[in-house]
Amino acid sequence: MFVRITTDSTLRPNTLRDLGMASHSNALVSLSEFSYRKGSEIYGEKEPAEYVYQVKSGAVRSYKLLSDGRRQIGAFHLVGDIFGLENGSEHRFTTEAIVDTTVRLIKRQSLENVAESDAMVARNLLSMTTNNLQHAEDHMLLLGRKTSLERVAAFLLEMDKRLTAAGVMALPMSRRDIADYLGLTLETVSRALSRLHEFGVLGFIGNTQRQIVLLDRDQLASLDLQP
Amino acid sequence: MFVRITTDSTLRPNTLRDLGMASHSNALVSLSEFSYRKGSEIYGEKEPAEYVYQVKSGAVRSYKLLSDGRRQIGAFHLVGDIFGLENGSEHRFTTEAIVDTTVRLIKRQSLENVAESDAMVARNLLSMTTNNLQHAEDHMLLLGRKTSLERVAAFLLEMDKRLTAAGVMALPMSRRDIADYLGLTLETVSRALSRLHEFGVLGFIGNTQRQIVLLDRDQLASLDLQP
DNA sequence: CGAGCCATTGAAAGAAGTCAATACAAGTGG
DNA sequence: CCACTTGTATTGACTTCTTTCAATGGCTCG
Repeated sequence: MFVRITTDSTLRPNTLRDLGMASHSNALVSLSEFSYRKGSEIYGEKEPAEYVYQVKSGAVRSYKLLSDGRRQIGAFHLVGDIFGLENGSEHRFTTEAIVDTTVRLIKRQSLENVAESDAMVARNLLSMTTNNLQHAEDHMLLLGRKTSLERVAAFLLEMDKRLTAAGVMALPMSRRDIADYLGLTLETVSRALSRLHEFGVLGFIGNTQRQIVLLDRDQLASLDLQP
Repeated sequence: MFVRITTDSTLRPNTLRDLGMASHSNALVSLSEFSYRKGSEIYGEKEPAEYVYQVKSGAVRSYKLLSDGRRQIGAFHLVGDIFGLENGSEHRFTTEAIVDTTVRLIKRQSLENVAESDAMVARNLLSMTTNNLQHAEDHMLLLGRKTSLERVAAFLLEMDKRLTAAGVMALPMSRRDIADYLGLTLETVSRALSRLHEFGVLGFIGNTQRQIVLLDRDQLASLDLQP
């Protein structure tokens, strides 16, 4: 299901700096790259967490399932994002490539070894975990208390911040993915987007329905209402 | 609004061990106790995070508000629980005493100082944050994808694990608190509890409506359906 | 170019929310 | 200690929002 692209190598400043590795660190960390085709699984819930991942290109969804198939996506991982960092030994989500995706991977064990001696790395591991926690906390508020329109507005603002290039937001994920992220059905998401389109808050570009331009971020923000 | 009970003192093995402090640590950490009356605020969202707290007696809710007053409770903190541990400098929730509550408090700065030199403490800070993250991740699934009955069943099982003594669960929080934790209204929570009562899954004890006996944990677990 | 996926839209059903009445418990003050 | 007020919980009737079911059309990709 995946294709190995490069071989193991030693420390690459760019990646390790993202994990908080001081550039003077003398540790060797094994690095490789893998590519996953659209829809394929990167790892499953409950699997041993052997690697930590960074998205080099593409996009990833991580989710939990109930026994009857209901799905909750906890996060989308876009280019540059690190995911799969668990403290325990098991992954707590299943992750899949949303589109064709290439990731860098780092052996978890080697990262822990470095963290043991390098307080800076340890602090950054904590800081990354805290960022994930903060995202989850905000998402609980959205899932527990916001209306469908508010959820979709919040989603658009989040994606706008994370992946807008040249004023256009090219969403990699389907309406179903968005719905499972927001705790809605895909129909409700579609209706909310249509309403926002009617309101003149956003426009669709070209032939696809996944290229969106935000025309009125202020109105969108007022629909979201964070405080 | 609060009453100072004891004065600062030096290291107390019991509390610090909970934070992962090795008992041989020679650091001095200032400790005190405070009591909060039912309903009073311990700290507010966006306030500087000066202290970390541990519940000595009582119970605490931590929540976020939307501008129009909708409330999402992210967690309940019961006896022994540590809360208020932020990585950034600000609290991300408001916390209030649900009933009269006494907490121990530790200066955040002193904890960070210790973590800097003691890898064991640093690891346990990370582990506590990871536990919070895991709870939030599970709660996202509940809020995004579970029905009202499933949510209430999950809540009862969680509380059963955390505070049942002598077979009876004495809930400190109101129906409204439960509702705001589960993303429901208090009426829906009340109806779900009534249904579970009809089903013979639980019984109410005495005159109050907050003492609950679980009569059929298996049936409750089948209503929850985690996998 | 055709099969299958994806998105939109409409109509109907359903789950939870809102409004309201009642009852009970707990706290207050005479 | 009792009357009264206030807060909390339950229950019913009705409304609303979201879901479900269904039909249609547009893309995409073999």
